[in-house]
Amino acid sequence: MLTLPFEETHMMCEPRFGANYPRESLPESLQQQERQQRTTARSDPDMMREAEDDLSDREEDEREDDQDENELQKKRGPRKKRPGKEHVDRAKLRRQEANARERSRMHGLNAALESLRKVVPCYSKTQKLSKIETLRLAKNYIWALSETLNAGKRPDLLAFVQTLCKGLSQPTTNLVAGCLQLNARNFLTDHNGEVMFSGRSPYEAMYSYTGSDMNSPPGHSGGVMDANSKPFRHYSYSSAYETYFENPSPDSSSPHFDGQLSPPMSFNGIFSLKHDDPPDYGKSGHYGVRYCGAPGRTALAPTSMYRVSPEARFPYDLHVRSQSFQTQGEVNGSYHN
DNA sequence: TAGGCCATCTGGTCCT
DNA sequence: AGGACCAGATGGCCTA
Repeated sequence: MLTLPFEETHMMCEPRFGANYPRESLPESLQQQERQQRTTARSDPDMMREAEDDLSDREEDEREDDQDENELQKKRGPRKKRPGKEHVDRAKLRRQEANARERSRMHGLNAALESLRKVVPCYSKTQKLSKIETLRLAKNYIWALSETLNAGKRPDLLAFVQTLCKGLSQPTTNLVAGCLQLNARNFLTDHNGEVMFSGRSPYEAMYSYTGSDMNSPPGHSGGVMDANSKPFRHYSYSSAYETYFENPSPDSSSPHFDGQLSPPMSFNGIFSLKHDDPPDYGKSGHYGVRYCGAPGRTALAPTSMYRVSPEARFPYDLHVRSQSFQTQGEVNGSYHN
């Protein structure tokens, strides 16, 4: 199909959404596609084919006109006006313009989706969540955060992760699990999309690291994403905490990180997720947990309900400083300050 | 090779 | 009339 070159889209009216989508910000593949389309539009034999189509359309119209003459004796009333070549051309032009607008609109939609990808817990340029999974995870994330705020007390991490993974595909569940350094097999989703546990107690799975090899938590022989044989990466609070303060710009601290960070998945500055790729960690699906606040904020807000024990070891050895209930306003206040 | 995901085209509908 | 929005169809790409 002949496509209107993007350079010509200035002829169009300004659409409400997506029209201003910057062409430069398109993914390289898309830009390449568009270049191809532009080239095609200039030299494509479709131009000839369309012209021929127009010609044959007219001939067809004339034949039908003759037929109409015969039928006129039977059918009365105003004769239906045949669209002329001008009208057909105009219709085709409108169609091309509509296509361009539609493309632009979809690009805008995709851009919005991409920005959504960056604010849900797991984001990686190399292992992008699909559109549907992004939406599901975003919904779960909002829900989980709301639940946490409503509860007004120390969030149950496992419940949080369960909520996060509800309805997600197994690969995405693994991804989220990888983010939290949990064994995905401990919160498998069943066929109903409900998160369920299998095997040992989740708490046992999370907390009891009896083995001397902290890189191989109980139940693991390899890694979090065992399907991909990713090594399980142990993170101690202290190291992560120190690393955070050593590097004031966590966004650029990870040598292997290939994209923009998701905002920290943070319960009022309690803990957060970030992509942190140690040098020896795999090439994909590499996520880490780090205890920090959002970039530019202190790692733990002064009003935080929790504190991190410097000697504590991963995972989730959180110490409650104050179990006193914080109003949502306070929570929000401390978060946004 | 089947299935998933995606971009694009297209025609219909609704709204201004 | 024209634009936005939507959903179906289609074909390409990638991966298991």
